[in-house]
Amino acid sequence: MSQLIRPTMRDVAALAGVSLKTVSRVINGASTVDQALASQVRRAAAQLNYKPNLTASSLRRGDGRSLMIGLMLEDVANPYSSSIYRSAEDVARTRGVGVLAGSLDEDPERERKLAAALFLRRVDGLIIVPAGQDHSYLLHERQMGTALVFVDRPPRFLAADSVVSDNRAGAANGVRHLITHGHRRIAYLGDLTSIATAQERFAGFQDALREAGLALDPHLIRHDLHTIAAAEAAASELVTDRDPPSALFSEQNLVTIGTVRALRRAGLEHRTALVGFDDFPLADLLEPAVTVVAQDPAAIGTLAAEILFRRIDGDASPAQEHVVPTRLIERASGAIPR
Amino acid sequence: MSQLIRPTMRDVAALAGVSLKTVSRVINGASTVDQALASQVRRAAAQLNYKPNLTASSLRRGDGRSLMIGLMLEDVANPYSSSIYRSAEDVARTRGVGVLAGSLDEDPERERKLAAALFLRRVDGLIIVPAGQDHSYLLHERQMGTALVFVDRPPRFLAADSVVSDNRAGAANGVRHLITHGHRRIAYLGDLTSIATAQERFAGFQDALREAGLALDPHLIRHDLHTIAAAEAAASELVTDRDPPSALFSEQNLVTIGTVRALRRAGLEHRTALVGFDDFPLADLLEPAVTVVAQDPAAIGTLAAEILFRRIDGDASPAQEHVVPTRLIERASGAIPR
DNA sequence: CTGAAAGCGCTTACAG
DNA sequence: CTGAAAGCGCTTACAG
Repeated sequence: MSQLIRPTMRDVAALAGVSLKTVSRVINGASTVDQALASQVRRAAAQLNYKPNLTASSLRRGDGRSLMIGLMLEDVANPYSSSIYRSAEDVARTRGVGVLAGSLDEDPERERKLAAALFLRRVDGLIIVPAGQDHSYLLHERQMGTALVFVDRPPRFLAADSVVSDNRAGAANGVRHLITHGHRRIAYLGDLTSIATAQERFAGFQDALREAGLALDPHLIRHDLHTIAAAEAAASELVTDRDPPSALFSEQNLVTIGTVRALRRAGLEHRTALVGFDDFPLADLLEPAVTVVAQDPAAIGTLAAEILFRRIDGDASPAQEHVVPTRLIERASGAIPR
Repeated sequence: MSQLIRPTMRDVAALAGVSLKTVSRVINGASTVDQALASQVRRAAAQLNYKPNLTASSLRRGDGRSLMIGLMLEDVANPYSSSIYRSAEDVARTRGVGVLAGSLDEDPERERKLAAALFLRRVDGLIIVPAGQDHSYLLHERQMGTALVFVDRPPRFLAADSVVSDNRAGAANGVRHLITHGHRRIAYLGDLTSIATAQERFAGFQDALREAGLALDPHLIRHDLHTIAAAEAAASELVTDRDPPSALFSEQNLVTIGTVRALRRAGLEHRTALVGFDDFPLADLLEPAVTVVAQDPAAIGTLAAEILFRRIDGDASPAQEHVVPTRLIERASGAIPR
């Protein structure tokens, strides 16, 4: 397997017997090239299997666009993240833009490092589901023209566009559904309190309780459950207590799954009501089917990408927070009566 | 929000009062720079918030490495693809390499276009779950030094490394499990026959039947089911037939889910046995829990990335096919007797 | 319509 | 140890 030399415009020019600049014109589709010359150039390019070097042209080009955007997600392998990825990819593709993505695992240091790595590669913009609590480190890069859109969680110490779900109202709505079915002792199971969405959803949980004149029982509140296992353990403890809650509200995807496991193990899945935030695959096939407050990650990803490209195209209007509504999907688990 | 000018090495050099080349040495960590000069340069760089331009340095650099790899998946949003993504990302990260990924949706034309887009950006290597049937179009690029690793499906009309699951043996093993439980009339539900893995798994299905002296009944074979809905329709038809199979073998993830839906709808989920190829989230929480032949996508992604980087680092040994074993996970659905 | 020169931000190859 | 010149592959700005 012999190594070939990658042909350049210079090589194409030599073969076609024209100047470098003429090749450049043909490759870039300039209309001002003589038909005969142009096809001569195209023939030479095809013969050499010439492929333009986008990285070189972007270096010289006035706008300096790399035709790449960055995408920083919690974890490319989780369904929420990957659904955002896919919709952003589809928007980027229509513009010939590539997506450079990475996972943060809720680690603020990783956020900074990955952002730095993306900026070294001069991405034209960045869509970020942030892990950290201070985004002022992005200010300088933004001032140098890199577009920035926050997703799922708003920026802190930085004014930038964001696309978030209706977390607080959505959570309140889910809890209200339980209250409607007669529940008074409703437990809360939530992810890391450092995550803005967890805070918002917990606030919504409290809103619904307050509205109904129910007191917040601290024994029924479990925060900082970041894995399925942690959620399962916490839920087990709650439902096997001598004074157990009659309903559970789980703040997130994995927490809901851990909670379902705990209920199964205790044989209580048809006795204890459950509403979860975030829909998940097969939630409707479980017994009982799980009632959820669903986000629309595909819509979120599409909107975020559209805003990003508008900024890349020069939109300089003030930063805005865009709120995407959530939707209560009533299945069986939320309708279990007290 | 005023637009700042992005500082270059030239600016840092001017501020530090040294030559461009000295700045280059400091930024690249050359050891031969005077301590005092070096810290002077670092101070200037920090003051200007200088960030090197990786794209420019890679252009000039001898090896021409972009420090990016491409990743072409079926769909970044499906769990199998995104799990490969994540493990490849982890390997790439340890080397400071970025991942540029995209979805093919089983479309050969999209495969070619995305590959071309990645090559324009001069990725150092490409991990590909191919959609098309002819990969000779990649030959020229490979000859110019771009590393190539195929995943899930072997290359055709091109010699290149690949990492695939033990598809045929794994499928045979799953079907054998059903035969062990007394089944003689076993239906097959499979994805597009254009997909190599579907062909292999169907071959494994036939192997197990032949081994047990069972005839292949064409009425029980359903190919080209590419969506959950298609699989559900086909499975419904099969199980509501007047002479229905007593067991089903589903060749893939989504097909299995569609099949479960059909069984539920017919109220046969505890009567008709089922083994699926591919594990999926919550398979163990369904009623009955679904027996599967599991692949190990994380191991596949890690191995593919390691092989790719070995090639990028200059390994010129002959291309190899690496087979990753599958594993039968016995849950309840496969043990339903005839 | 076509091309020779300069330059994007950096590194190589060479002198001092 | 440090720097001036040349050049990576391309486009810009300008002449003809």
